[in-house]
Amino acid sequence: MAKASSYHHGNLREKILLTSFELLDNEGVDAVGIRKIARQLEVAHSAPANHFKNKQALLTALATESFRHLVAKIEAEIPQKTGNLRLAIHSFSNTILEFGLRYPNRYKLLWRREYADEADGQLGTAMDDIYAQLTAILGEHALKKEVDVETQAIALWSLVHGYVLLRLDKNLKEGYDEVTGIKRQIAIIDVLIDGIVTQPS
Amino acid sequence: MAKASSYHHGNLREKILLTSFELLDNEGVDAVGIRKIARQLEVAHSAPANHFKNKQALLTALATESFRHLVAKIEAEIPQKTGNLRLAIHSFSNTILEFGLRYPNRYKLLWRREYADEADGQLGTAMDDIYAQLTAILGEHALKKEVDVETQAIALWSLVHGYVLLRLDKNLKEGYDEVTGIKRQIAIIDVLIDGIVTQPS
DNA sequence: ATCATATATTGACACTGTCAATTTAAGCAG
DNA sequence: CTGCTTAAATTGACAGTGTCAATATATGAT
Repeated sequence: MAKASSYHHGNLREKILLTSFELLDNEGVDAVGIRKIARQLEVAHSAPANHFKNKQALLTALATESFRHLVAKIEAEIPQKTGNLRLAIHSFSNTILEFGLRYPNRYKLLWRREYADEADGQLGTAMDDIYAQLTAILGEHALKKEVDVETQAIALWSLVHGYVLLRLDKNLKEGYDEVTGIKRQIAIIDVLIDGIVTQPS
Repeated sequence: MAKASSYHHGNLREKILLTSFELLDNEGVDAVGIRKIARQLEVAHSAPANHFKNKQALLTALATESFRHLVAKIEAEIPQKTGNLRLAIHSFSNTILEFGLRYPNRYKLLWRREYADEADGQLGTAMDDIYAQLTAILGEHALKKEVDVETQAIALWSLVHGYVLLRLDKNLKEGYDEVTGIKRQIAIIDVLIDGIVTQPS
């Protein structure tokens, strides 16, 4: 029951995750260290080992939780059954972009397989969830049949992922299409959608 | 003159870069370590400090050289003045994908701004070179005017970048479009080009 | 009340990057 | 050739890391 005694405070695991996310968000993934966390929590340097068998396990936990967070956000914000393809796609990609901008280091962590333990399994399914959401969106709507739906899903997913990462790595600034005045992140997706819903020349 | 004496062998800098690339390619960026390199070269653990003031400087050098390599490849393989937009774009993106698949850890290193020292400057210009090549390709051709050329460039660049990273992080396998039978990496770009060269519905 | 178990502690080990002081070699001026 | 300056490599130390083993303590179940 969360005694104040030095031993067994009972919620150490949660506290470790909390300060891990703090360090991750504020200083980047390389700042997340077992001993540093233990020091901040005023606990022995080897105490975290009881809850995460090594550093990789800790980072995997961070990635998995972040993935769940992102998937939940996407599901919560997707418009239901409007039949409007553009709306659904923009919701999907906007959610991802916003998540990336708000938690840049979490988003980058999601894709570092060297950190995220693949054998864990949990992480892999969380990833498939996002992909499933995307194909579901595309599947519901009338699309041009000259191209595999999966190709369209991969194109969209790649476009959003690439744009977010370029933004996070400071290779692109926020911007607007000079001709239409639309936000760049919307404009690039519209270009792709045009390629999906129209016939090639 | 490359004496065999233990001091001043004269080409230590090159040797450091060589073994750095070996470690980077074979074991990933985290395996690139000052002391490990010095050990492999049978040199004092602090010898590399004369040529790279710290680890970040070394990684920046690796990134810069990799960038030059990639830019040169793109330039060498781009078809000249054929007037064929699809051809030029596919050449551009294919070169990037091939580079990424052959040197996955180098490609990932390119985008880690926390490693690549921004103050260096050299790296920043190497990046702009790629972007310049892309806008040059798009600028030469007749495109639909409803959208900013820069938007089209960013869309293309994001798409390729995202796809390559998804491949490198093992989130996507090599694949073919089920309908057309075209390689996936070509098919997704064709979808985008359709959005560029045609009118929206 | 006892005992097994989960959890935390201390201590050690082999690493790492970085810095300071020192030693060696090479190049250049006279 | 002799000195002097400078570049380059050496040794040694320091603080920091992740991980492991041995130990200590508290909790919960029997």
